[in-house]
Amino acid sequence: MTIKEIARRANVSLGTVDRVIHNRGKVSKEKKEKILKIMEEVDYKPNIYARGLVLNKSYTIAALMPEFEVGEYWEVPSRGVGNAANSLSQFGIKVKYFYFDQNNIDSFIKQSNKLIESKPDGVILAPVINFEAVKFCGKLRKLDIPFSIIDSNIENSGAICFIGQDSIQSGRLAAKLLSTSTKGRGKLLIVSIKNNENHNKTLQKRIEGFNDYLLESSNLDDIHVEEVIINQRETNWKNSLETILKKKHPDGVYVPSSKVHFVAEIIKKNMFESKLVGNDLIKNNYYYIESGIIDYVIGQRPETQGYLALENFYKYLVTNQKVRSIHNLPLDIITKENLIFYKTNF
Amino acid sequence: MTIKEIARRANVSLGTVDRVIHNRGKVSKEKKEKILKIMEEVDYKPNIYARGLVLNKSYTIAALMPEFEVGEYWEVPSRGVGNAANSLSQFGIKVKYFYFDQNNIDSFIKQSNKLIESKPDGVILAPVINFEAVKFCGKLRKLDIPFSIIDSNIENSGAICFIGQDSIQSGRLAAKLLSTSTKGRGKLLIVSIKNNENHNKTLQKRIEGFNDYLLESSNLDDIHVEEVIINQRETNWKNSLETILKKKHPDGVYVPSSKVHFVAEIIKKNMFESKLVGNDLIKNNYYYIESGIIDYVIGQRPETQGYLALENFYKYLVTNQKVRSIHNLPLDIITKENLIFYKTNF
DNA sequence: TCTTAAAATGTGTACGTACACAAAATTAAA
DNA sequence: TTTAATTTTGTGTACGTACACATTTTAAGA
Repeated sequence: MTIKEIARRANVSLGTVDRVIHNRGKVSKEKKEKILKIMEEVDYKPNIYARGLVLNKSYTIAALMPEFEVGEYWEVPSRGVGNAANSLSQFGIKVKYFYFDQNNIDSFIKQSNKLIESKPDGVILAPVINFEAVKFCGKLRKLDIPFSIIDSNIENSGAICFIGQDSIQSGRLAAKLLSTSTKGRGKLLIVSIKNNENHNKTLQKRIEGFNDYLLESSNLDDIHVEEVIINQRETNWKNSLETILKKKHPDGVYVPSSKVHFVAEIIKKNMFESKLVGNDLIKNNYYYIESGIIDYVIGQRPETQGYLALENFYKYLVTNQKVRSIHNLPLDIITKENLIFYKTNF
Repeated sequence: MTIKEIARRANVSLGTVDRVIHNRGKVSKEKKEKILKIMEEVDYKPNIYARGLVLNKSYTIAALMPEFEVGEYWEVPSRGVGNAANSLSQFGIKVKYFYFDQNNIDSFIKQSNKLIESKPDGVILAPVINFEAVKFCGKLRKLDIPFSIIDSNIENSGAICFIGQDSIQSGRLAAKLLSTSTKGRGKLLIVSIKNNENHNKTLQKRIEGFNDYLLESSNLDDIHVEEVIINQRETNWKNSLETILKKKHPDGVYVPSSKVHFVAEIIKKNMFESKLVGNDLIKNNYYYIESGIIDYVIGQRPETQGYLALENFYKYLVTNQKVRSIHNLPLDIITKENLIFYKTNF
């Protein structure tokens, strides 16, 4: 079903139908209604090939996210964006990366300014430095540049969509897995490993969910929870962590971030019997899951997050489809036995 | 970079470049080489819009899979195929379903013949009746109709791809989850619910994996496993199942199929304390997971299986891309706390 | 009624590719 | 050398849409 055929049926020219389709006005009421009715009846869908051919636009999407070392978390969403860029290149979608140091506000500001200078058609933002990210969203709104947010959300940011995870539920799930593994009793330790003073929303929410679950679940008396905070900027932080673990001798440890491998390293070295639950299947964690030192990690499909973020821009800019405004990805439970299926290219 | 531009640079006409691109011959050696060299240099990629517009082909893919009631397993892959059909319709991909009764070989034969008569451009096959499916693959090969297999594989079938799961690993994972839930000890029961005499490969492999895991894991002495087979064709099979569960009083039950809800129903009714692990997040299981009667189900993304099966045909037929020959989807661990994220439209 | 402006409608071209067909160049045969 | 056959090369059209521009119709004003 083509514009031509609709024009024929409505006894008008192509141009008139075209004006109706694009709402360009300058069409009499009666003809407009007639055309709309026919379009409805035949369920007209524009030929995307013809449309793509004639429009032949190309879009540059800028991705503003933390820089990373190989094996660290942000490598994965970044790769997801890259994969999407690859498969969408034929549709004229291009990506430009702007990496910032997540422990350095100036770096964020500098990169975000560079980004704006490059005048992208869209922005993918990882708001790990929350306060600055909020300001940046304001700038984008003023410039009328559409943007999407990945990882952790900013309320009322004006983004076309958010793609991330439900962090509270992630913490709850961790609590369930860890308490089941310790047979519903014993001493649990939450280890927060930070390398800056920033208020980390994700970490906080996960811990909140973790504690909530334990409070709500029945046999509270048998379980004791304690939290320790490790600052990676301190020299010898690894040693202090080791000392703490030796002293506390917990039955289960929860690390509410991808940095669980640091704890796994210590557990392995000292041959502790502790059960261990953390987040994210990154390269640094892989071996420890495989060997059973990390019992479970909770994954949130970071690669898919990156992929969807770009794909959504394709939908939004190229095909003019509506995009889901919030997309919480599944919390995958990853353990020795299903590890292999979640492995992507490290 | 267009054909026109290549033609200009090579000092030939569009037609000559076209012949080189499509290997239609009738081009002198020197010109051919010159054109190929230029194409290489500029990394020519055809404009998919223009190509799609001019080709404007449409492909009909036939899906041969078991019929189902609402809430049963095969509803989900079927919906996945439908979703893909929806988003690929603009690329000229259409689907025609042929449903058969998986307990009736004649039904399979009848439907497969109807399918062949419809002369599809590709076939998606669910080989639940293994022996007949093998014969059917032979027919498709002779007719040169490309086909893909979902759910369980047929070795050397000639399919362009297989999309399914690793059933042995699924069983192993179930064993881990169930034994962890029963604190590593007690009496475990495997309940196989069948409604035909067919040799069900998937079921068998899952049980194999389940037993293997328990044999390999350390504290074997504390765990005892038994298997019971329930035939749904017997009248009062539900009552017999209930009687068995009452008599055996297992600490954990593994149902290596989506029919775990039948056991859940009995456990709920009798308020047993049994831990329960099964397969597949289908509608019939949802409530029991939500209320914690089923502790874990292992999902294998059946909707994605269906989706990928069709999408692969798009890649194969429309874009001429290579497709992965084996695609084992992740074994998702689904439990009360992450249930919501795996829920699709029931 | 005539003129003019505004609104409505129609027409033509471009996008890049595939393919049928026409034309030119080359080779073979007489 | 001329003619025919064959190979090589070039041209034209279609695909369905978007958009600029041309033309026609209608309404408003004198």
